[in-house]
Amino acid sequence: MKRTSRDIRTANRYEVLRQIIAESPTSRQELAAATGLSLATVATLVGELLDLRMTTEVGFEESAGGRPRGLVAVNASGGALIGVDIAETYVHVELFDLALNVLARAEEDVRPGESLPEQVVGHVAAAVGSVVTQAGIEGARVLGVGVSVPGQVDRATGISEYAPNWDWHDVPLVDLLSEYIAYPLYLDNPLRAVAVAELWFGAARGSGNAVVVTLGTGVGAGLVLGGALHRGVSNSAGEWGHNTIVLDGRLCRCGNHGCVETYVGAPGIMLNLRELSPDSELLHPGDQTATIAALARGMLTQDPVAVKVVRHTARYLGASIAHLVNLFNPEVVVLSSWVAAALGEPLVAEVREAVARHALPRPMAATEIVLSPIPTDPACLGAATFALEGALQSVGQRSAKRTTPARTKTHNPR
Amino acid sequence: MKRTSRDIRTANRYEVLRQIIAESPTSRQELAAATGLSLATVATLVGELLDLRMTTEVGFEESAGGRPRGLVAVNASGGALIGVDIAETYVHVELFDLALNVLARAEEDVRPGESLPEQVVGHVAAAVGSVVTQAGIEGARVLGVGVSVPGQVDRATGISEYAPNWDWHDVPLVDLLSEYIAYPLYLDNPLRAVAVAELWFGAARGSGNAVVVTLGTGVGAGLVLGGALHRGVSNSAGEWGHNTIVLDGRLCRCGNHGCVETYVGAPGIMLNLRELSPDSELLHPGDQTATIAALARGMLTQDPVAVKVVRHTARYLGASIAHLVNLFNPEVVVLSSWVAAALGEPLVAEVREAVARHALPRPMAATEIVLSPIPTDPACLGAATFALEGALQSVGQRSAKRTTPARTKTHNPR
DNA sequence: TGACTTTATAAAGCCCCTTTCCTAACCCCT
DNA sequence: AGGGGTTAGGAAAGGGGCTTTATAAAGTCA
Repeated sequence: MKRTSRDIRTANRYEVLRQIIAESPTSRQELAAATGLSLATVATLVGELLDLRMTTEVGFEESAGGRPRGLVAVNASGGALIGVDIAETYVHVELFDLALNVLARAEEDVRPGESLPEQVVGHVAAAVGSVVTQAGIEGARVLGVGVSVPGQVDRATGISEYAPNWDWHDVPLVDLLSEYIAYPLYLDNPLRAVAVAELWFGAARGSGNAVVVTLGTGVGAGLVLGGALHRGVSNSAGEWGHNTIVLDGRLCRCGNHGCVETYVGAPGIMLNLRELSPDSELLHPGDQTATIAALARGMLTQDPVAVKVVRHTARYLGASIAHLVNLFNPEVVVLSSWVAAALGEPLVAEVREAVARHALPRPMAATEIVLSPIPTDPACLGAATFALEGALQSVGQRSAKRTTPARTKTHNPR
Repeated sequence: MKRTSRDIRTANRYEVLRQIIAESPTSRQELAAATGLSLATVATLVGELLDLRMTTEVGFEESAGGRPRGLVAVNASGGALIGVDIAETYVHVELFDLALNVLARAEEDVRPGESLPEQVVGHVAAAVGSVVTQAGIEGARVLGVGVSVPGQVDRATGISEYAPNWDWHDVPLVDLLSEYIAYPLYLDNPLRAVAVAELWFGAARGSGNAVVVTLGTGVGAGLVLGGALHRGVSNSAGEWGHNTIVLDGRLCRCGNHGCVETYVGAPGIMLNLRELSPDSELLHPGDQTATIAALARGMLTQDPVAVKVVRHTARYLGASIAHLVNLFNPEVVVLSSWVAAALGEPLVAEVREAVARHALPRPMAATEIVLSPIPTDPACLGAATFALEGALQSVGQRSAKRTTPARTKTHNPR
């Protein structure tokens, strides 16, 4: 709510680092042009990042008659970030370098009935330990661990207030994890993690207004408004998956009827398939991944059943995404997460058409609907990005120490 | 997109003036407490407003042992604001003093078939002329004229890009109006006007996140996010009325089927009534106002038909407002405009229940659903508020004159 | 080698906000 | 009536941010 000039600095720091990561190496000139900041500001921000060892100078660009431009690049080995994606059936952990390349992965299955907080925390701790050893990173280099857990979370206290899939209530997840993990921890939910991933590294980069639609087992929307994530008053904005799209429609696990999720989430798509073609061989009962994969293959071969199911699904999806277009008037709608990735362009093409049928022409004309370009698990990447943001955040608040008076003069004289 | 420290100043200026208008007279101390700003900042901002003659000092508060607090109040006669609400069948103009009291009104009917831009402009010009003479205001005191016109507008150029009700396309409304009106003109659409009215003077005051639902002949939602209006990338955010709530539902004037508007806009409510009780005497065919008024009276007497119709309407409204609650996670949802005002608390009570049935419990718990406290035409008030914002805006940009070197020392020495 | 060009840093200036200090204004008590 | 004590409000200083301007650095080209 209360804005201060510090927020501007933080936003600019983010923007510059984002740009460097996206286009590495790059020059200060390019950064200034891309961000709209003055050269001087860019220079000081780059200087900060150099001091933090997040970037390095990597030679010069040959010039045409003047002093050559110094090039800066992400210092990939300047630190490591860990992203944890806790989902209903698995815990997925990835360790990234500062260029956000995956250095190591680990996955643990969460079997039904083994979903007590302590058990899940155990999985996370094991997987985090595993990626650190795999990567051979010395512990001190890990800048932070971002954790994505479904449901409603309180970021400040690190509490998972409510996780519908496991019926968790007010689980102090960060406290539990900190018994095993010594790095700074950042907690949020997958919707926002995916949105942040798209904002930093994906299709929403540079957009002031974007909507990131997560299509997985559950569905939701991450909202980027004014260049930053919109969280709402109690950090639960974006619960698009539980909007009613069919009055008195299918029963949803949330208890309501006709939620978007029940038609376009992976189980919903399976149900669409079953309703349209009860004994199709595309259906793998009890296996969402296989069924979606079968549909994806079917789309490539123009299998009539697959086409019919995707079109049917796109109809609901189109109407629901049209809601987002009408309401937010975004520059871009990004389709992300594994169902979107699996069904790919064929789905997007159908969705574009369906949205155009339902949205108003004016906002529709201003909106692009695209597939996420992120190849890996976006929730992991986004969770790691929370850790990155956290590491950058703490730059601003220089410790108000007064005991060391010589600290402002850190650069070497001569 | 690009934030500067100036924006902070502007936002603070708005906030302080809002507070003064809301609670006039008030002291600097109270203002500081209410806004969270320091005393010094409040003092300088109040000083600016005093210089602008928008506020005046009005005596002192008796103190208990110290220097008495100086009281400042809106200088009601320090200027006048004009709000123009152009609707499908009428042009409504109100002239306000700076305390936003209505000093004069004028209304012109727009008959079907007389909706050419020139004709509408004529009505506006006549009505604006009328309120100025009625109020006996000398012209120089009018700080600006805000104009609300349905559909999509480009504020910067003052063009009505598309008005669905009259099939206007790219009408240069501000240019046309400036032939008749010499005051600064500000153009936007009723959704945003109503939202700004609620933000400044209504139920959304002080909320970082609020949704203002406009229920009239057309319906829509004004979005207040982060304490400011969300406009979207092409200034067409908030078109909630054309979200599909029933797939293949009623035909909407926008060409689609099943839009929210077709169930909860005034014509939609009439249709609900006709469907539920075809020959109820509540129905006044062809007269929305009379029918809604009859329903309102029916609600007071617990007329079973009226109750049934309102409950039926609230069902659609509840599901649609639940979308907003789930997506935005706002502090407050404000029901505004004439249908909401007419049906009043009975409607709100039904809506609260219906929303609670459809929204997720967590965001729902954080959200209050209230009726707009604004007694007059909120679009007029909001339009006038645009003019007020415009007048305040121009304070910041001090003319970059260099010819008068002594300009920084404006205050009298002594 | 000198002139010109381009980059990067340093300095100065402006805009914000806050904190601190000091004067103004009032009450109350002696 | 005249000092304390207390509170309000303004002025100045300070800190953070961004930009413009000046200066130093590092090339190319004649």
